[in-house]
Amino acid sequence: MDNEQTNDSKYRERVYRIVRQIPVGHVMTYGQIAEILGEGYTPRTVGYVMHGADTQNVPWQRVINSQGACSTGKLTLPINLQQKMLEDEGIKFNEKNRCDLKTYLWLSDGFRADEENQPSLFCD
DNA sequence: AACTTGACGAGGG
DNA sequence: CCCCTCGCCAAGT
Repeated sequence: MDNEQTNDSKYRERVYRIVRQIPVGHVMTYGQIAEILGEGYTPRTVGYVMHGADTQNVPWQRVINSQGACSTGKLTLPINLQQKMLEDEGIKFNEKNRCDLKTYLWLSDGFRADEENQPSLFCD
């Protein structure tokens, strides 16, 4: 069997593994996820990975930018689909389409990014 | 192999 | 608070 596919997607899997831990009604930012994963990851690459996310198996809508807004820009998807989905989860957005990260940001106290590489960087 | 493109983010003005 | 610039790094051309 070709496990090359598995190997290639490992980079992305680390991101998805975290995203799947975000509870309904909460969000994480691209930068936050990049910081947790550490070397090799940046907010931009996390965004790139999320762009290719399997929308069926990953709660992609729960990853937003550091301003508390949806960065979906010009996707093939409707511009406000992400925000709408989050509103359905109970998240409130203001007139500038931004939500309060103080309220909704998930601090990921107990997540496991990778069993062999446990991050030591938590928000105390 | 070189250059461009992003679902980003911090910092300066 | 808004706008611009630059750094970041995987992927696509």
